[in-house]
Amino acid sequence: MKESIILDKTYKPAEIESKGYELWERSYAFKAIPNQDSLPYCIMMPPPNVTGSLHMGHALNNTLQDVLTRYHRMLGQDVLWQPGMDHAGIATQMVVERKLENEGINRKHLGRDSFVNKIWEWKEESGGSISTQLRRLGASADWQRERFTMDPGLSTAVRKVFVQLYREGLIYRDKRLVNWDPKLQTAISDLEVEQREEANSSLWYFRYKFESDKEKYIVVATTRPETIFGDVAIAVNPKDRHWSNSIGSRVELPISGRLIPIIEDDYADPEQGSGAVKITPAHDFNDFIVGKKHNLEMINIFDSQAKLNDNVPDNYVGLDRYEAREKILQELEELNLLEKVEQHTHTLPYGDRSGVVIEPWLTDQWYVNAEVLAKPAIEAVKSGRIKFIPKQWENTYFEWMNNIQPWCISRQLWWGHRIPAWYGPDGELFVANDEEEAQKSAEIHYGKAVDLIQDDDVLDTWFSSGLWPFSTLGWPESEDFLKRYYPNNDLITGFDIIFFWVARMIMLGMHFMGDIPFKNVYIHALVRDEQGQKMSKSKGNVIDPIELIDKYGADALRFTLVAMEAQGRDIKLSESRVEGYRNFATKLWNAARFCESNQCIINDDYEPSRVKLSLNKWIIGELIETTNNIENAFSNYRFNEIARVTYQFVWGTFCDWYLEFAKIPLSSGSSEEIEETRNTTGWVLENILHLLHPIMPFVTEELWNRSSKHRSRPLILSKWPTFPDKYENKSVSSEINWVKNLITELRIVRSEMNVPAKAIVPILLSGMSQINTERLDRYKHTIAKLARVSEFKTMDCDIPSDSIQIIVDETTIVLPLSGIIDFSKERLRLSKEIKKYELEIEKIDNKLQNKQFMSRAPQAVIEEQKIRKESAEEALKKVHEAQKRINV
RNA sequence: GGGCACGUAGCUCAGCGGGAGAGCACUACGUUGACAUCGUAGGGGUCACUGGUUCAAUCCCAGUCGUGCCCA
Repeated sequence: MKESIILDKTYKPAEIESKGYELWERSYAFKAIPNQDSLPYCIMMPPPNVTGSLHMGHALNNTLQDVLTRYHRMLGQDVLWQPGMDHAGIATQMVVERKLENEGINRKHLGRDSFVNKIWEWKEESGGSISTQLRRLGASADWQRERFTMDPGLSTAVRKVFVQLYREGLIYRDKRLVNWDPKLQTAISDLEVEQREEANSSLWYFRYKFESDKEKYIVVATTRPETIFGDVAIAVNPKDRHWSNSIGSRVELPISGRLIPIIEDDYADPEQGSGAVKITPAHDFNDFIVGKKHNLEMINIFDSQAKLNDNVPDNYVGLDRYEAREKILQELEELNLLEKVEQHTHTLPYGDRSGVVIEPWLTDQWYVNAEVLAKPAIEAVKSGRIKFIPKQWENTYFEWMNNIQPWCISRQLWWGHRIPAWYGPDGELFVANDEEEAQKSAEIHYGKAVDLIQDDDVLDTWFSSGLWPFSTLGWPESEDFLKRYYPNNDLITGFDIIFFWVARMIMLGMHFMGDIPFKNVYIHALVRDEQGQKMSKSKGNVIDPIELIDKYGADALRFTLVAMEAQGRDIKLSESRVEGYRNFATKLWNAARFCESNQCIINDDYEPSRVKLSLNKWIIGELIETTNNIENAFSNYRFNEIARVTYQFVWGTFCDWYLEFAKIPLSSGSSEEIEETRNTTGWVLENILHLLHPIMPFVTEELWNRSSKHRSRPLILSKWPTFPDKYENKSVSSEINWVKNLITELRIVRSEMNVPAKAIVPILLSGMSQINTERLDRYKHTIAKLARVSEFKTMDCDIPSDSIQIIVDETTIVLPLSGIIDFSKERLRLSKEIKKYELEIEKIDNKLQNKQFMSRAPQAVIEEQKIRKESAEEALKKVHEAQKRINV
């Protein structure tokens, strides 16, 4: 007795997914093997934050990577999908700090070392839950190589890069205005600042009295009254006739009474406010530039929490910036120095992590001279060595890179890579790979050993993730992986981190490796909710990928994301789509059940090029065409196309037509026909499992292993299908298409005439060509079954008057449906047909009668139109005849 | 203010110089031995608008309107 593995009636993803993943891990399927004799293919996983949990963006990002990874693995390449996590300085520190606060522990009381230890403890216990979740999604990354940005090796890389850039003069310390986050108490980079428009803010007009004549004053408009104590000048535009006479005189700062000059500068816009603008160089980026230009004093009036410091009148010291604003406004009003208030729309900078208004603040920070690093990075994209897909993102990249600003890399945090810089007792700076090395330099410098103090600050997290494409491969300590996988092939990421991450990897990769970090950057969509709203916790419209996986299976979620990933468009995710693709998995599952119950398994000696039945030749050709289309779509990163083509073939061609056709030979064919059809069906199914595996790995792997007990390897490690030319036989497709068409026409007319579904009716054929007579003969049983026909008769008598006639190519098909059909309906149907053909003929005639068209259009187009006209005319003639017969 | 996308069936989106497409939703019929998480059929569109190029425009160009995003 033959053993059979009966598949359940419905597909239950939850029952197979974890099993499948275990199988892959057991088979070391994810492992990169650098010394093997095949082309390497490498993708770097954008490292998710160690604090993160899987959201839709991750699900999309990693699905696309996994699809590519699995595809290239099946192509026989040596694949490295390098996973890892990012230590996420601010985010992680915030998480742990909040947790400790709940336990009544204060970070500062705890001290730096203990606090950092607490973070490590937290990281070991609850950090990185996302990598477990990525496994649920089916991610086939090489987990054994998982890296963390604060691993020893990666930290060595960070220090080496810092030291080298410092020695090359590309990292320097500078006192400049930074974006200061008063809540998080750290500097942040320009990119971490969000500009938000505030429609309901005010523009206040102040009077500053002239020193020379206290009755006169200049009116200054400002959005920031609280910075008044930091004012060091008033600027007016030299072309502004209203104020230009005042240039050079001095005015009295309200409240404090300090005297400041009126200077001329183009920066003052005569159209804005009063035309005169106060200059506060220590608290405004534009004013800072003006201040530098005019060599003005910089008066810092805030402390790190944005409270007024002691550079202001005594009764203001210690006030919060907004309290100070109110108090100043009140006092100015009392002094009659407040001229007016206007409603005003302007943008305010917010910290993207803290959500508080950023304060431009004068501090010492570390900077990278990004302008120098950007040049080769721009060139790498300009020359086409790195390609962005879709290409328009290159503009975004160039736009930012061409206007790049110094990159502030120091953060006043405890969690992160501590800056490898030490200070001697007199403040002398020693930048070194470690303290020992710094000590040595110091001894040389001072002539004796001294106590060194390390810089308190840590580096921007993106500084370490910028090294990701080579630090994870072992740089600077080992070469093997580096040599093989650098440059990486594809980077898959979202547009929101082109500046943060992509640009920096290119800059640092070019500088330290002397080569591009990756060849292609695929920029994918943003996942939005059904209404097109960005998903956010505060809106409550977040869809949890894990919930969807629980409900519909990982394969369904993956297929949905791939199918909706069209270049240059965001994804509006709706659950009904996921449900639909779950149904698709079920469809495949049931097709496999059918194959199983019909013993559709390939024999070892099956040879597709030797099949005889046109039906089998046809499906082989369709499979090959589908495979080609999928490959094309892959090479152009057309993810939605991959999904569409596959779906169409599996459901629309294989299940809807081929399997229905195959039922005839399988049940009533000769033993050769049965054998051939079983083999072909089994063979096509196996190929389908391959084609679908990159998108739906779980269900395909399960079916692959269930459909035979003797698999030598899991599907994940099987080869992508290739087909010798001899498999393809294009001449058969017209036969099958004719059969399909005939069936469809019969179904349409039955449906339109309300022929009961159960009724099995005879048909009469007339005018049929020899070739179609043969085709009909071969597919009689199929047509009979699928169109519910009882018998086929060649018409040798007149067409009965109570019948329906349809036209398929040259053949008139008559359905004698006495007593069943409604003639008024039939007349309507026929006149609709006539209209359709007439309209088509008219359209074509318009073209063919157009002399311009005839003389200028390509011959092939003209020919095509003529052919179309002929067939429409022929059909029209037959429908007319049919109509005549009815009207008898 | 500058830039980049996008406006195609009720919804989500393909297509992109010569016959308007898919999935979902909807309507009707249906349990035929893989599958009702299914099958068969159907309705539904001045391809945003206005000009231009072309023998021919949903597709290319210009402008208008609308939507979204990025930068300032």
